[in-house]
Amino acid sequence: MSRAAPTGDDLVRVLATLANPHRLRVVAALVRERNYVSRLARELGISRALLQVHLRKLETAGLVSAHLELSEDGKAMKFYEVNQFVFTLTPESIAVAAQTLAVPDLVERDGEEGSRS
Amino acid sequence: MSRAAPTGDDLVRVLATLANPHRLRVVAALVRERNYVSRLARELGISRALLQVHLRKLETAGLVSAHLELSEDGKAMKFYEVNQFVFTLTPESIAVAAQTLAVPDLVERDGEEGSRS
DNA sequence: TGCACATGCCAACAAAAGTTAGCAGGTGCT
DNA sequence: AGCACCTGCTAACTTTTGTTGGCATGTGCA
Repeated sequence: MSRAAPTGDDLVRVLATLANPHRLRVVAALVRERNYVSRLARELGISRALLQVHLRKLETAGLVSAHLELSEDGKAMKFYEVNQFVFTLTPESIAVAAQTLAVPDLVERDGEEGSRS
Repeated sequence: MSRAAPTGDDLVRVLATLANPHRLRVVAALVRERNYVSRLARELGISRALLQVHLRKLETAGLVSAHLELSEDGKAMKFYEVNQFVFTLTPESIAVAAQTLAVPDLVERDGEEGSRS
């Protein structure tokens, strides 16, 4: 699926999410096969708690998705798989995205405006 | 210029660099026109010290380049401009990049080989 | 000389991200 | 009951990143 230009903030979120070795490996592993967290943690050699954090970030960024499944023997397992996505980074695409960045909220001034004598 | 598949670590560096609103704005501004740091800082409304840090990161990642120039009136000015680049992010390209990630250095054990699996 | 402009650097702090360890719950099997 | 799996959560800590402020250098010009 191709993709309309993301907003600047979405772009930042996606890039920040992908800018991590663990998460790259997670994506790579899920490209090979969908998997559930405990097994994935074992395969990647990291703790389950840590993997969960990374998976949550990937999911929040919309790069992977999860759904609960009951295995034959009745255990609840959370399977993850990668979503299809394409992001193209060029100076120009970045310039476009930068236009839709949230404005940095300057410090809230407390009512007082320069009207003092 | 197109670009061969980056190593996983290079990719991480580039993504981490781009995953920041300030730096996106810097790139966007430099796409419009090359600029020197003091003026760029004024235009972006951020401090010079802060801008320098971000510029250094961008340069380290190879996304911009700088060169000193002497203005007519003899002042040394450091001009920055964007480099051309294209990065395409897909699950597959990430899977490829992930193969070339530096191995997480487990604690160095002396001589003893531990390749049990 | 003093002001305006350019550069560089660094120490110190604030904020965000990464990581670990431990707790809770659930199922099925012997 | 006890064990081996599965899930979820959170508090606390370490590491990294972001940000500010100050001080250093240099130039040209009124």
